[in-house]
Amino acid sequence: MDTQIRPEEKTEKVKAERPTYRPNEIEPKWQQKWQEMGANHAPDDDPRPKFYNLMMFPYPSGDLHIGHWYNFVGGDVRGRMMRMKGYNVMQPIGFDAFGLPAENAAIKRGIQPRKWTLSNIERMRVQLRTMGNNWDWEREVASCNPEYYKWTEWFFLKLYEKGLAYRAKAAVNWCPQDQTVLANEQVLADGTCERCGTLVIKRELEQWFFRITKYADRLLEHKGINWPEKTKLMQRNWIGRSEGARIVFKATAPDGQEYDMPIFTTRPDTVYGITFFVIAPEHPLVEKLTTPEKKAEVEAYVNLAKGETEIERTNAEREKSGVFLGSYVTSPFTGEKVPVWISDYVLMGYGTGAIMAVPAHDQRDFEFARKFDLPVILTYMPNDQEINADTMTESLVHEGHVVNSEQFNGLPDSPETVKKFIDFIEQQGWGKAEVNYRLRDWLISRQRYWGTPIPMIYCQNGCGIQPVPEEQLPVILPAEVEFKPTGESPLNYIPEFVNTTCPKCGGPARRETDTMDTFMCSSWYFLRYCSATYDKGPFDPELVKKWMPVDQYIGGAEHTTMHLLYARFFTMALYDMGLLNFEEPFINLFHQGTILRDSRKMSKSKGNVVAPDILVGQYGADTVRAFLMFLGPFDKGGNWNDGTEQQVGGIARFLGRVWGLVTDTVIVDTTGMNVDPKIEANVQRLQHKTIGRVTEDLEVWQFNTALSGLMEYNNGLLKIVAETPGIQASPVWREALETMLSLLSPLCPHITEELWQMLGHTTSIHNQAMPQYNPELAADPTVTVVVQINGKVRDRMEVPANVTEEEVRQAVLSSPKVEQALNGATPKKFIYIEGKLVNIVL
RNA sequence: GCCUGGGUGGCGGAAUGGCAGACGCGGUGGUCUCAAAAACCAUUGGGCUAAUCACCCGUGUGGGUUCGACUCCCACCCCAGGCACCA
Repeated sequence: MDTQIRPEEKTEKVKAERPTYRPNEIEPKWQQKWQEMGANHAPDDDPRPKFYNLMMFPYPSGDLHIGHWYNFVGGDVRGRMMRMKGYNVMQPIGFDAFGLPAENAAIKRGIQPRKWTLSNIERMRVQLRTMGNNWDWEREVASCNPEYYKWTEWFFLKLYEKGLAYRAKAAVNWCPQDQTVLANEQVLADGTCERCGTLVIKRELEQWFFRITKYADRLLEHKGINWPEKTKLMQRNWIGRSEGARIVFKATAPDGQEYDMPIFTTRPDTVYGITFFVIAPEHPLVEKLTTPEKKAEVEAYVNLAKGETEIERTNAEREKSGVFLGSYVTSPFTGEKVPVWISDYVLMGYGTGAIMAVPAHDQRDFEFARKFDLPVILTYMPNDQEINADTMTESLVHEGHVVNSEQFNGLPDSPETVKKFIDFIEQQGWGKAEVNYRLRDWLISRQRYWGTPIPMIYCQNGCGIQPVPEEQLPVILPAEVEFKPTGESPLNYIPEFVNTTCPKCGGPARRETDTMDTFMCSSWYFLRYCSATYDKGPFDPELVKKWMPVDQYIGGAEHTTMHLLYARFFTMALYDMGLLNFEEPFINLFHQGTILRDSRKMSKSKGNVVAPDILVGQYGADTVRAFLMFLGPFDKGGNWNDGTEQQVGGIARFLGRVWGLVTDTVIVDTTGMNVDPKIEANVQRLQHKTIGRVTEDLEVWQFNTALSGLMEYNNGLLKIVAETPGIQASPVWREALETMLSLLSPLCPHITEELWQMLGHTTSIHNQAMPQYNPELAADPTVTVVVQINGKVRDRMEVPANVTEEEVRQAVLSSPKVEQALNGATPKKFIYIEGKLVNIVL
């Protein structure tokens, strides 16, 4: 790429030929030099303050795409900026290497998941190096290596010891044709299997859970962390804390047997309005409460619900459906019997899987009652009007005073009233105040091969479930497996894996063949980076104390309710075990935006990735880095269209001009040239204005405007040098160029390093401090005041920066343009915003 | 459907209560060239106009607050992310 900068009308004597900008030569050169110098490594014993700059580790899907580049470049710019601010920046990289795609590849192409994954990692490692990022490769981890997953297993045992792991039944997606468990992603929108098109059903399996709900209240706190409000809000909504009461009703089965039916409600103050009960189709009492004549209808409905997704079931717009079981519940409040129905809008996973229905004051219950012609009883009445329960068209929420509720009648709708109901319920022994969460326990079992083995053993001699003794870890995942079209994990077909002995009695036993959710691997990788090769434990406690918590975490907002919640839970649990001295793993959090292609997030599994290779080959990494950061604000992402790439030319031209600006200075012989001090002041004003805005932009992650600031700076300098031959002789000019390179260096590390060396430096530009902003040098002597009349711009005036309001008023009122616009009218109001604007109201 | 964001020229975007469209792409005209490419210079929201004067319109839609609204408030429409087994 040869770049011509300006016309050849110069008067300077030229010392040498201008060197050509060849990114494909200088970029690999500097990448290698930095590696040799150890420039990317953060030493554990460095005296500077530490800064742990963490980017979410990638899944090794095969090739790095534009989305990866976008995320990692932005994170690297941040890390490099912090380095210039004087921190010992630790910026590790690794691979989240277990997961479904490796098994898909194995099934489709007959490659072993391990081999496929490791070769992907190798390829991505090479591609990652071409970005020029400040990666500390000495700390690389891959979660599929036994040295790593040994400790994932170890953490499972620790959580089990503390009573945080337990077994329970949970539904999985089951394809009856392929006889296999399917991930949600493998079930198409119409509820069929993506491989064979068969309708997928739900099947109950015994699986492992972590008790994350025990930490719900602590997770709500976000103690001492600086996270985006929207992320905290989404987590709070996801955890969904609600206060109310648990009330136990008695249901009578057709055979006369009575069963407890506990419910959770946030509105115990409406209990006198109960007209029916609804329980989930999966509720354990469904069978017992179904009368013989309703049996067929109920079974058909239960089967139908099995094929529905939770999103469908919770869709409030859907027409309500349900079946009456034939049995009744007696309300202790009124002594009356009300019917029990099943409906898919009640979920077994929330509350108790049963609700008391109060149609007058709950919209879903109201729609259900109208659909099935069930009675509606009002327990609140607005203070200013009478409402008729038979003719009302929607439920009445929080309004007025209590009615139809015996001794409670007349009370206002208020928290105190709710409290009175709860007190009464507790006195009567019918129930108690309770807090409920929407958050569910974390199901970690996967019926898959390519994951961390769950280190548990099932004794066949009667010892029950036994943990694998610590000294026997890791439970090694067999490297070679055969994928058969059956429902079980391939691990079931490896007798050497499955068959073992009971650690308690020594008798015959079987290993757990389910593996762990990959979110388990990503819940502690940030701890492993602190001492990546440590083998006496998951991490060196001293080094974790030094580096943790993470100072800056960077990753997509799509991880808000899962990974970011799991990692926090994990950290809190380890804190409680005394393994860590902090409760929150990530102090600052930033979500980069998403790069969309065809209106979807770019990802290999969606098949819409764009490869950066051609762009990088043609323009070099620095240009692609700056181009991506110039697309828009880093937290917004953007749509990648066919026209997007064409904009890269603008960045290439910009870098070419920067190259020309600096190399011109280097080759011009300035002996005996003098420079006007006024022009020097202009250069400094421009320089310090730029320092001010660009450092501020970098601070707030506005990399796009940081770049446009640098473009304007560059344009300004080019104009000055064109008008002032010989300016290169001035030390002020040289300083201005060094400012340009320093400010640009986090975005474009290679070209700035090369030019920095050309200016005669022998140390790396990346060890420089950020240029210091001097507001006095940046100050403008005059400002432009906009003159509006009734909010419309009518004139502008240039005034001294220290002008008073009275002077502005005089100047404005005597301006011919203003006089003409006023046309004799008298101003009613004169609004002056200092140094900015005047608005005359007529 | 629910939770969380977002919507500004032909395109990416700037402006967070004060000049809408910075910066860049693309377009148009020019310089250089035998020619083209590259590079450089000028110009570029729409309408009206001889005009680059003046005036009018314009930030998803409809309403509101304010001397003044892309920015704040209310309602709606559209797009994206997440919804618990993709990671």
